[in-house]
Amino acid sequence: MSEAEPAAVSLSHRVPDLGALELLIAVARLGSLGRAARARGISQPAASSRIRSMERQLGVALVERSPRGSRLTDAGALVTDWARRVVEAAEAFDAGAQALRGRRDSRLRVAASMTIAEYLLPGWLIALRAQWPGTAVSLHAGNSRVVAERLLGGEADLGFVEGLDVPSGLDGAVIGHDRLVVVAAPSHPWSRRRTELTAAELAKTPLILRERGSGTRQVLDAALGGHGGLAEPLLELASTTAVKAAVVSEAAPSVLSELAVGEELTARRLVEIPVRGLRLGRDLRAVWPTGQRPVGPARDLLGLTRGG
Amino acid sequence: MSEAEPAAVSLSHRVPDLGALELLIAVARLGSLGRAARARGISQPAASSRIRSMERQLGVALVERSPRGSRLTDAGALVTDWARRVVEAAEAFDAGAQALRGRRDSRLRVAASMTIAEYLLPGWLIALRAQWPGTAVSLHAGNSRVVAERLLGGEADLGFVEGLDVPSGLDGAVIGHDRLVVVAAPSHPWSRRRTELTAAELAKTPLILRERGSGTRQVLDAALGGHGGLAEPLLELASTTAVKAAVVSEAAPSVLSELAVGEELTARRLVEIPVRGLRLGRDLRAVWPTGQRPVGPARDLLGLTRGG
DNA sequence: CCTGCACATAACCCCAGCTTATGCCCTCAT
DNA sequence: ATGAGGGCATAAGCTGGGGTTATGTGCAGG
Repeated sequence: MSEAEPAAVSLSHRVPDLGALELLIAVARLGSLGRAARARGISQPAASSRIRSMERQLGVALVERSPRGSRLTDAGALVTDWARRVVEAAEAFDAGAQALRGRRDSRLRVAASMTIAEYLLPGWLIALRAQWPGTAVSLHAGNSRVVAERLLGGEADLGFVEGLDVPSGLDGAVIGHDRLVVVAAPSHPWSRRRTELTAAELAKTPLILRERGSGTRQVLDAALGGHGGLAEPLLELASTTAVKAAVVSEAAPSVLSELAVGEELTARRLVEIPVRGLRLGRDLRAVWPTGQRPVGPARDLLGLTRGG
Repeated sequence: MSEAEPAAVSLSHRVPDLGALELLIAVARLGSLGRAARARGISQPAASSRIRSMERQLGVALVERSPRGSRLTDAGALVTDWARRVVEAAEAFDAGAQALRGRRDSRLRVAASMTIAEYLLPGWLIALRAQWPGTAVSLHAGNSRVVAERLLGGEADLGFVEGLDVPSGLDGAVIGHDRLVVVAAPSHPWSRRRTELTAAELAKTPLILRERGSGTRQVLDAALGGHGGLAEPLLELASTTAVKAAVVSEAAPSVLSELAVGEELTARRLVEIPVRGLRLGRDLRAVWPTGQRPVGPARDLLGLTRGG
């Protein structure tokens, strides 16, 4: 079959939906379709048919059925592992989305910078829910100024900002660190350099970057100002994901937040290129109105982020 | 773990399905519901209604509609970022599943250890597809012995194994490194130690571990053999995901593959605890039958994994 | 041998999501 | 000013995937 490449049918037609993946994970854990069905609140035939159609869709036998129960096949174990990662991402999505809904009765109102809201908050919220179930959290994302306004206006109980200083009127505690890193594909010449890159070299190399106006772009512009300024980008893209994909395939480097490329670095899909004498770090801070140390749920969340 | 599954209606009821997430991402990129609809091969009303029902489901306005097009709201931008991560996980799932299907006409037949198949291969396959589209890959997962058998039996073109030595009859190249790391929740006392942990201390501490027989468990057992052997685990769980969750909440440490906890470490949901004088590293190797250097698609894939 | 458990099959129902057809609104060029 | 066009919404109707209940089959163990 000659799978025409442009309209390469969407993922949703080739990947089972979340319900099916959750069911598969339940089967893995419980060792029987029937028990998994009960755990997920559906009938046994529904589970049976769901798993079967998943096997048909993937073209792989996932579970070995027997009159004593069901075990995963080798392929099934692998598929289940991959499924868990999809479900984890979905859980993060859910945690974030629930917070965005911003119900009035939230016990904890958080205001956070975009980077923190995007990469870190969902994980914190999941941990918070695990540890103190029933804590309704609402989230508002915005830049440092907005975060400060909401805290001082009593519209938020706890804030998170990245940057060099704490907005006036607020107290804060450093809870982590973000750092822009120069990354390239493993096949790029820079990945094999023995000598460190210099800031000047970096400045004069056309990079793949997010479009002007993005936070990381601004930081980078400022940091390289003293080294002749940033060269004209080779490519400007709208999303970080697009940039990462382009770095892998276009064989040009980029500069991205460590938080955005952590996974790619550990999997060596991307390689970090050290740059001599360039400091592109930013502290991540929790902040609150001066004098008003967080209490209750705010204190709980703060604890999760820094090991309280 | 008693896991009392509090009927918290499944994720699939709270998270839009993949089709909807892909559509949202298309809207973000193209700036109009109609264009996004066309890009995804559905009609404009379908897209309109899909987005609308997603907004209803999440309880958040995602796009700002105007007679000139549609832009994301602030919340929409955040949701889209989270959606991208779900879709990325789904892409990895898809890439892996397609390879598992193991079509006979595959141009590249890979045999890999479980750890590599689980964490690294999907990413490589995505990159491979991006760079050389149309390379059909088939995957078989098994331990080192199985990988060697398949290579020597001509049933696989390229293998990947982890471990200290190269199986006899095979040549290999180191393509990466895996390392078991001791991890604890940020709130755990070990996270604030000023002095390094000793292997003996680690050995006598009850840990949260995967069940006996798992690969990482075996390596750990062996490494601590000289330090009095491993203490009785505090908890034995079936999946790595379950272990990670327990470490965060149960406040006991664990030892896991760096590949499994990379993301948690960069997000500081978990903290790595250095241990004095304990080497828990394993090389990751690509392998092939002695003398038969990989050519064609196998060489392409090999290049991706090590920067050829 | 019968009971219990686990999975499969069958018949039916419902609704999410798709399509086509059409209408409204705004902008821009004639 | 006006008509054309792009963009979103509404309406009506179809389809299929996923759900349910009821029932059948196969194997282990008291």
